This record gives sequence, C-alpha cells and structure tokens, in this order.
Amino acid sequence: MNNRRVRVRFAPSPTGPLHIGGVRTALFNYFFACKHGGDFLLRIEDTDSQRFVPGAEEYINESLRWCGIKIDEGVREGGPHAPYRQSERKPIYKQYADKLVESGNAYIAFDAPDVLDKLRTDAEAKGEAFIYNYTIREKMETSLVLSASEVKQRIERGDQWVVRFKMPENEEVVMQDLIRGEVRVNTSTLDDKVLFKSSDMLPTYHLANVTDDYLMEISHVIRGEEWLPSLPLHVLLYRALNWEDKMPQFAHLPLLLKPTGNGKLSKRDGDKMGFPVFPLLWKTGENEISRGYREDGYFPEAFVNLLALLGWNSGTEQELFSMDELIELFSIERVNKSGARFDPEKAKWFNHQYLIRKTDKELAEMFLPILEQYNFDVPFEKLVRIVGLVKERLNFVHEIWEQASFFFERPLEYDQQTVAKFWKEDTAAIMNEVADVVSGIEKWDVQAIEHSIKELITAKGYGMGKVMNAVRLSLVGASKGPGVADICEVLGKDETIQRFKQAVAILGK
RNA sequence: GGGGUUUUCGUCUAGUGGUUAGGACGGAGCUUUUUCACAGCUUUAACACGAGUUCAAAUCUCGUAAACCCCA
Repeated sequence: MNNRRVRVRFAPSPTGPLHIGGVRTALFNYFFACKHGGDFLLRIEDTDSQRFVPGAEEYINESLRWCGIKIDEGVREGGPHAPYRQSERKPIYKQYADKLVESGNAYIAFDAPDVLDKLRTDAEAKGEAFIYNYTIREKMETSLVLSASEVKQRIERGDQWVVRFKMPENEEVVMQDLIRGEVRVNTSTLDDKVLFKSSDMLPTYHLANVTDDYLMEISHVIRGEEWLPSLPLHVLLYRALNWEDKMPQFAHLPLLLKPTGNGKLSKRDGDKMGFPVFPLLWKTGENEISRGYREDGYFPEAFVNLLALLGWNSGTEQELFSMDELIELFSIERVNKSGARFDPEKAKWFNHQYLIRKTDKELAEMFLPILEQYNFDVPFEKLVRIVGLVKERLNFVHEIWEQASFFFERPLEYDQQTVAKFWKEDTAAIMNEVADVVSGIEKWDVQAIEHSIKELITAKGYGMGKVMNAVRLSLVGASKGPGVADICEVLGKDETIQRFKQAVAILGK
C-alpha cells in the first residue's frame, strides 16, 4: 500500500505480569520488524492508573530481554518520539480531543454517572441494551444541544465532562486486516465511545493508542484478536483526525486458548494444570507466586520457538527454528485465523529438542548451581561425562538430578519391585562373585568391566539379564539409567565394589 | 442482549477444484537393549452440519450450528 519504513510497536499495559499470549504478540511484531529491516518500539500504555501494578513494567522489559528481543525505541532505550510511557505523554492528548470536538467528530458530555446508570438499568428492565449513540445523544446533556456559552460555563464551574466520539449513523465501515481480509461493520451497531475524561485529564485507551501510533509513525499494528472489535472506531478516528494517509495497516493475531475446555488462556490454567503461563516467575504477594518458563527450566530459544508455532507456520515440515530463521521466514500471510490451544506436552518436547542439541559441557555448566544446592562437589570433567550419559532422557536441566543422583550418592534404598523381580535366593552369592571378578580389573574402563562381567556370566552359565539387572540394582537402587559398565566406570572401582557389598548386606541372603 | 471473528486427527498444523487428506506432539504396539530412555518401524485419529455450483469441493457460494472475543 505504501513504501514507508516498517515501524511496529508492542504496547502492553503494566497491569501485571505479561502472559505468554502477550509475549507471542511481541515476538510476531519483532519478527516482522526485523524481517523488513524496520523498528520495534516498546510503548507502555499506563493511562489507567487504577490498574497500575508496581514492577510490571520491569517484568515486561526483562521478559522481552530474556526472549532475545532487541528494542529499538522504548522507555529505557529512548528514541525520537520519547517519552514512550503514556502517563508521561499526558499533555499531548487533549489537543486531539479538542480537534475532534471542533471538527464535529466528537462532543462534550456532562452526564452524571447516576444518570447513566439509571438509563442502563431502565433499559435492562425492558430487556433492551442501553447504547449511547445517535438514538440518544441529542437527549443528553452534551455540547450538541447545550449552547456554547453554557458548555463553557459548566466547564469553568468545574463540572465533570467527557469527550465522546460522534459515531456516524448507518455507515458501512470497510476495513482491511492483513490476516483476515476485509472486515465490514455498520456504525449503527457501535456506540459513542468516551475518548477523553476531565476527571484525570487523560485520554482513554482508544484515543491514546491512535494518536501515539500516528505520532510514532507506526506502519503496522500487529495485536491480539481481542482488539478487532475496536478496529472500526480506530479507523474512524484516523479519518476524523485527517490522518488516513498515515494510518497503519492492521493485523489481528488469533488468540491463545486453554489446553482444555473453553476460553482464552488465563493465569488460573497454569496453576491448575501445572504449567507456566508467564515467561518469568512473578510474585503476587508474600507467598503467592506464579511460575515462569525461565524458572521452570525452559531455554529461551525453546520458548520462542514454541510460541512462534502457535498461530504461524513456515509451510514446510520444519519445526525447530532459531530466532534468525524465524525472522527470515516470518510472514503475516502465513499467520492462521483461528485460535490456538496451548499444549504443555509439546512445550516440553521443544525444550527436549533444544536440550539434546546442547553440548554435555554446556549442560554440565548449567547444572552446577543445582548440584551445589544438593551439596555435592563433583569434578567438572566427571560431571560432563555423567550428563552425556543421561541427557537423552531429559526435558530440563534440573532433571539431571533425578536421572543421575546415584552417581553422587549411594542408593539409600532399593526399589521394591525391582528387588522382587531381580534379587533372588542366589543373587547375593553371584554379586560377591561379580565383586571379586571386578576387583581384579587393572585398567578400569567400560570395555574391561563389561568383558569381565560377561566372562563370569558365560563361565558360570548365569543368565545375562539376571546378573546385569542385579548389578544395576546394586549400583542405582532402581531399574533405570545408562549402561551398567558406564556407571561402573564413572563410579570408580572402589565405589562400585562398595555398592555391591552394600546391596548384599542390605538385601541379604 | 448487540456486534465481530473462527471452524481439518485429542492438540499444533499442511492443504487455495482432481491428494490413499501430509507432518509433528500425545496414545498404542513392535524392534533393539542388562533396565529406563533414545532411535527406528507400525498404528491410532480429522475436513462442524446442510444445501448449492461443478464432470469433480476440505478448497467456491449460501444457510445453520457451535466456540471464542469485544461492548453492554
């Protein structure tokens, strides 16, 4: 439509932690901006002081940073259109509200809250919906019916007022959405939205949003589908302000839905179903916390990847994408229209994919702090080896502990089922033989260990499964883990033999 | 209540008039293995419904339904 520079914005309200739907919106904006060599701005929409939550803005910044989003212009970064916090832009908006009133596209209304309430309840009693629009505005106390001097007098007197948009009657608004195509709405179904209010001399969301997008030269508005119903108002505002030639193109992203049941994803679903709905941990109060992807052990690359595939796909069968690939491949045309249900199981799978692609050394480094929490100090090289042995059964780094704790400490107990299955009358005797054989090994490595145990098995005619499983039980305490010889090698000869002896002592016979 | 949007396996999705409707997650099974896992193989399961256009419809048109979102 035009060749202007691509400039997109992510414009959250600091009303709490950003949830993953918001992060996805930010991500799609970012992909789009980078793909077209444009700018990504972060604007904080904090005009609703009632709902302001301390720390939320920090949280937004940190979340975007963790995802690897680089902000070109924003509160911290500054930029040619600073400030980027709407509360600091307060003096800017009133002139546009005035302009709309002067041009006849809006008017001043003095209706008291109780008058409005009464109209609403009366309408409800009759089974009708109360709509503040062309049918009623001439009957209200507005600048449409009051004389100019009376309006002036009332304002000076300190009466509370609001500016309302004068929604046209029976006009078909035809809009273009980059994802949904043409969308039509008849203005008679819309109401005279409040644009500005005297109580705090602040614009409402719609006016602030439109004027800021215009002033910040936003070329594309990519936002959640929940804003689609207000698109006609926004389009009409651009027209009324005479900004239509600078109006951004719009794209409304499908919603993120709950894993089961109906409705969009909410904070509660996470708590209930045991998965995070927030990128980062968030503390609501002293003892109330909401889990975060970061703290749960997700890699930012995995997190970005999984969100990118909710509502978008490349058209190929590739599912793993780096940030660079996402930027390269992203296109609005390939965004779906329908809402996407969030699947926690697949989220884990993504993390697993990224985990197994990391080197053993990287994973060992990440595990180090966790190991310290358990008060174990293991030589780094040994830890790297251990990680290599267990990584394929992990979704998260912290799971190294449950998969490999037996490398760090002797089994404290033995899994009962495994004992019942593999520890028979003659097992203790066999284990003593294994201990003997193994103690004679000079070069302690996987090959030698495996060889000597297998030699014993064939020489005595024991069953392979019988012996190996008992050996494993002695070393691990359960029926899991890497190859027996690998475990022995890492444990070292002495420790291996000690474990055989401990098993015989405890499990007996 | 009004308006808008959406609808392909349980989930994420491919698909734009002619396909055995493909892939991934999950589930099941098999193979391998000293166990768990990985891997490999197999399998499971979908075009919301009803009309119409057409030789031919998941795909185009019209209805209906349901779900969701916004406003009240």
